[in-house]
Amino acid sequence: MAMTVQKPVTSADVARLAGVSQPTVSRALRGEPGVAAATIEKVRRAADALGYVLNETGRSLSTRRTNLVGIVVPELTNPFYPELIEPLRRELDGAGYRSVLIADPGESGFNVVRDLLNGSLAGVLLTTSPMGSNLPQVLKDRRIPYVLVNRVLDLVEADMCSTDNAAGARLAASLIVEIGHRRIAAVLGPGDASNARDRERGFREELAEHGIALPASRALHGPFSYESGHERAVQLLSSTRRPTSVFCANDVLAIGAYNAARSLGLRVPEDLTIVGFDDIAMASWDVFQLTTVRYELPTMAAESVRMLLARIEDPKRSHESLMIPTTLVKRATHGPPSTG
Amino acid sequence: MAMTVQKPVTSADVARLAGVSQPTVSRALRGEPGVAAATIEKVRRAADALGYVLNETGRSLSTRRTNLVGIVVPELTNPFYPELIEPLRRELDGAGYRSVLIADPGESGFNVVRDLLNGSLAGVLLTTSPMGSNLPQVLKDRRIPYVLVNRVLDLVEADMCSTDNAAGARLAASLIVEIGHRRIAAVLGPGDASNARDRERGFREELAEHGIALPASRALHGPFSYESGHERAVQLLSSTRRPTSVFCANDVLAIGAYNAARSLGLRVPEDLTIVGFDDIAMASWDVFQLTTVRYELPTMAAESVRMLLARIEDPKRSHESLMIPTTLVKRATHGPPSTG
DNA sequence: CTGAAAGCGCTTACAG
DNA sequence: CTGAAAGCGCTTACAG
Repeated sequence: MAMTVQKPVTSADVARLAGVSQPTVSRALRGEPGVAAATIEKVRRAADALGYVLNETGRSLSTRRTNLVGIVVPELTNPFYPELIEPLRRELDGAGYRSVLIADPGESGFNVVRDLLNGSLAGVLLTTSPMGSNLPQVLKDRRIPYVLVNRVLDLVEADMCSTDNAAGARLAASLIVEIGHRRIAAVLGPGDASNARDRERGFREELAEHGIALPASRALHGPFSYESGHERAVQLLSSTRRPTSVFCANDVLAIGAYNAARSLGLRVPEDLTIVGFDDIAMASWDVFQLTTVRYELPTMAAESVRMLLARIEDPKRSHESLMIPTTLVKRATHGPPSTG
Repeated sequence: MAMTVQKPVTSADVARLAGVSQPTVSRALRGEPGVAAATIEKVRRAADALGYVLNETGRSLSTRRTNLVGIVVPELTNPFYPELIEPLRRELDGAGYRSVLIADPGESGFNVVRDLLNGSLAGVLLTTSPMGSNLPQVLKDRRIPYVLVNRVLDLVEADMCSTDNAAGARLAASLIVEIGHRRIAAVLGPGDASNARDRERGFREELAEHGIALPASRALHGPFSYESGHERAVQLLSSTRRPTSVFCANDVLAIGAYNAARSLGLRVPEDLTIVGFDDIAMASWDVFQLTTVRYELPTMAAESVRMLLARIEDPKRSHESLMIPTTLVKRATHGPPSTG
C-alpha cells in the first residue's frame, strides 16, 4: 500500500482527460454562456472522475478578487462578541464569503494593518474601532471596502451600521428615574468607544432633564468586560451611601455587576436596580432576568454585511449610515429603591 | 480633489523605482541570504516610498503555501466554543497564520468540503467532528493537514488532542457518590460526539463500581447547549421522585440545568447537586460557583496548533494523540442530598 | 462555440 | 550578487 503523493488536480488535468483546452474547462465549469451542452457534459464528467476542485488562489490572482472578508474583533471570550460575530459569519457564508478573524489591532497594530492590506481580503468589518483609530483612514486610502459595525466615527466618511445608543440609554435612564431612584450610578464603557460615549451621553442627558446629577464618583469607566463590571460595582456598592440603582453600558458589565451584588449579599432588585444594554442571550437566563435595552443584533449584522457587499460591488457608491432602533426590555432587575 | 483610483503597488513597481529587477525585490524583502546590503537598502527605501505591501495571493500561488488555517466550528453563541476558539486563534496568530471560521458541516456538508479542499487552507482544526463524520477521511485523501481538537476518532488515523473525558467523568461520579447521593441523574451530550460518549462511559463505570445504576429515565441526551440543559433538567426535576443530583456532560448544560432549578424554585446545592465539565469562565461566576471538572483549554489549544504546524511541516510524521489531564474543582453546587 | 495567448504577482531554479 | 526565464492555476480579451 505505497502511498503516492498525488499532486492536486488542476483544470489542465481535467482538460486533458476531457479532450478540450484548459480555458474551456474554466468556462464550462463556471457556466459561462456560450459553451456547447455536450462540452459541458464532457468536462463535468472528467472533473468528477478526477475529483477536481477549483483552486481558489489561482482564481483570486487572476480575477483580483477574493472571497475572504476580515472581521476585526477583540477577545471572543467576551460574551457580547460571539453574538455579533455569529450572525455576521452566517450572513457572509450565505453570500459566499469566508470569515477571517483578525485580532483587534490594540497596541500591536502594525501586523494587523499588513494583514488587511496584503490583498487577500475582499473587505473588512470593523467591530471594535476606537474613536482615535487610523485604521479606517488607512483602509480608505488603500481602497479596501470596509464597514464600521456597532461603531460610529466622525473623522472619516465611511459606511457604518450602529444602534441608537443615546436613545437607548435615555430609555434606561427614564425607567430608573420613573420608578423612583435618585441615587443613581453608572458603570460605563471605555472612553474611546463611540457606543460607550453615546450611551453615557444619552443617559446623562435624560437624567439632567429630570434634574438629577451623575457625579464622577458614581460614574466609573472601564472596558466592556465582566471583570470590569464586577470590580466597578464592588467599588460603587462599598461606598457609605451606596447607590440604589446602576445603569451598565452593556449587558456584560451588568452581569458582572449582578454577580458583584450577589457576592456582597445584596438582593436584586430589592437592594439594587440594575439595567443593562444589548439584550444578549444570557440576559434572559433565569438567574439574571436582566432588564435591559434591546436592539436586533441579527439585523445589525445583516445590514452591515449588505453594506459591505454593496461597497465591494460599487466602490463609488455614496456612504450609508444606519441606526438600528432600541427598545426597553423590562425583566426582573429593576424595582423601586429600598427605603434605606 | 479628483481621486485617481490607484492600482495596488506591486514588486515590479518597487523594482522600477529601485532600479533593480523584480526578483531582486522579492529576495531583498524576504531577507534571502546573498543580497548586497546596499541593494537591500535601496529596495527597502523604494518599497517604503511606494507603500508596498506584498500580495499574499501571488505568493501563495507561487509557493503553493498559504497562511490560512480553517477552524471548523459550530455556533459561536454556545459559550464553550469561544473559550476554545480564542486560544486557538491566538496560537495561530503567534505562528503567523490567519484563522478562517468554517461553519460546522452539519447537513449542508458539501459546501464546506469544497471550501476545505479549494487549496486556500494550509491546514484545518476540527473542533466538532461527530463520530460518523467522513470529513477526516476526505481531508486525509486530499493530503490536507488537520487535527481533531477536543474529539477522538477510531476510524481514521489522525492527530488528535483531547482531554481525558472518561477519567474526568469518574471524578465527578466519585464526588457525587462520596457525599452520599444515590438518586443520581445525568444530562448528557449528543450521542455522536466522542467526548460526550466518553464522559458518559466514565460516569457510568464509576457509578457501577459503587453499585449504583443510572436508569434510562434519568440519563437524558441532547446537544451541548444551554437550552438542552435547561429542558432536560426541567424534565428530570419534574418527575415524582426527583434526583438529588445531576451530572452534566459540560458546563453549558450545567448552567442550563442550574437556571432550570432556579426557575423551579429549587436551591442548589440544598435541593440539588449539580456538577459540570470544562470549567469555562462563567462556571466561577458568583451566581453559579459551579463544581466542575477542569482541564486546560489553553493547553489543549497550544498543543493542537503545535501538532497541526508539525503536520504541515512534515506530512509524513507519525500521528500523535494527546490527552490533557483533568482535575476536579469543588465549588458551591455540590452537597449532601437533602433528607427528603 | 473553442483555442492560443497573455496576464494576475509572486518565487525559484538556472546562468552568469 | 543579480537578472532572465519559467511557472504556480486560474480568467479573459482576442481570433477564428
